[in-house]
Amino acid sequence: MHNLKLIRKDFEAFKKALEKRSLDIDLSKIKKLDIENRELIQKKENFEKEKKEISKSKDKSLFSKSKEISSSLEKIVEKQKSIKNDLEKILSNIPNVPHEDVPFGKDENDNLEIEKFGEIPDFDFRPKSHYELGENLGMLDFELASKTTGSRFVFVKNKLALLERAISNFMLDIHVSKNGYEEISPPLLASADSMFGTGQLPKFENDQFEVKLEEGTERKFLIPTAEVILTNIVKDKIIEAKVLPLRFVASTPCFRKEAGSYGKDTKGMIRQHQFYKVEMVSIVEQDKCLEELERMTNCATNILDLLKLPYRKVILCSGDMGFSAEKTYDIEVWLPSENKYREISSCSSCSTFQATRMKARYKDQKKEISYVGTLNGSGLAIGRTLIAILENYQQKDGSITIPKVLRPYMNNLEKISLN
RNA sequence: GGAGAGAUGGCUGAGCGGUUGAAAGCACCGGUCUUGAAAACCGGCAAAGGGGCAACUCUUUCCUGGGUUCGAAUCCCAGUCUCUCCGCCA
Repeated sequence: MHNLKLIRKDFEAFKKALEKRSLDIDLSKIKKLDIENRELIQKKENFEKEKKEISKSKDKSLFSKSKEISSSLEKIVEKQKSIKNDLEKILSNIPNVPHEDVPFGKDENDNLEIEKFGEIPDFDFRPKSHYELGENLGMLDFELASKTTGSRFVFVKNKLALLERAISNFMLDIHVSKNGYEEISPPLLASADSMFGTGQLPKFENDQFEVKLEEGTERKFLIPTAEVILTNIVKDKIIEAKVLPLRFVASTPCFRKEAGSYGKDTKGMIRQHQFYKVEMVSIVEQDKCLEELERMTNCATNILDLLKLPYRKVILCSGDMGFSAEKTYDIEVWLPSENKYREISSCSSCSTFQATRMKARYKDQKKEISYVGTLNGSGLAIGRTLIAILENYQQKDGSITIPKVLRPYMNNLEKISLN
């Protein structure tokens, strides 16, 4: 959410910043509502002051006048509320403004590759896709999932289930012991309020799974990413600057409707309604966002280095960034069967955008209160890491060599094969 | 599912119709003392919004939304959330 006070100072600058998002927001409407709102606030406050004075005076002869004021006040308050409401509705649907580092672009084709890392494996046979490999091993079962549940789900079985668990534990261990993140095992449901805080609501309600609880109670949603829960840890808080930065990591299932991606990645487990992901979240002083973004991105790529998987780092263009982000790096891992890089992590700085929505603030050394900066990044998507390992570590006979760093997590198993 | 209790500032916790934005304590900041620190003592310390170049000033806020009243943290109604006990259950 944008701070109206700042927008007010320079409408044109705000408009320009949003144009980078290829959005044409009707700022004149905001401007008009803002002015009306403030006029009504002033009127309201004058009446309130008058009332207050009467009640303080305890002068009975003025009591009837106070009643009169009350009735005119009522109308003003009602109008002011509705205008404020309209204003907030508009503001809550406007995405974050891209940072100046972010290249202008329309969609994913305009993203910029920054650097490539690792060695692309050179197979002397046609590399199979992860689903061929997994199904041949009898350890990925999509048919079974559609029987028990529906499309876009999968059963991971046997040694691949162990591998999946190993990946999760390995990543968590690194982030906790080397990167200074606090491990959290959070709720997998989030309140509507939390979903608003991180920007999933109101605009992206269609992508979310809502869970029916008791009639009349607060709405709850399955988390599309642990970012929602981890970031909302600081919701409605005023934090002492000295405890910042806060860094949290969690490995959780994520749930997404993937509405609007019909026909996209229908085969295999690239795009599922449910997947595991290790998520990092940082809460920082607002001017530390960008340096924390570099740090966080390095935490993510470090995992790929350790797994010896080839990848590239990409900076997203203005048109491809998520709603809450000011700057995003995607990490893409090499998938031999597709002969291209695919997203395995996305690290974003959300500046104070989410903090404003959440009312997450901190008190700095000068005792001034300002909004925190929030960042989130996958470290990494577990399902996609599994895919990448299957494809990059596959052998001619369809077996999978296990990356060395994962073996301690798998009873020192070196290879997954049919026998 | 049954029966109760509660929701107050960064935290703990008083107040239960009229300068109460709210006692007290903790935490925090500044000062005195000290070689330094601690202790002790003194002082300061809520947020949001509006107006003003500024000093400053005004309004709102004691879970949320209604109501009663000239006046509500305090009374009434509705809702949400939390906790305790019993039952059921991983």
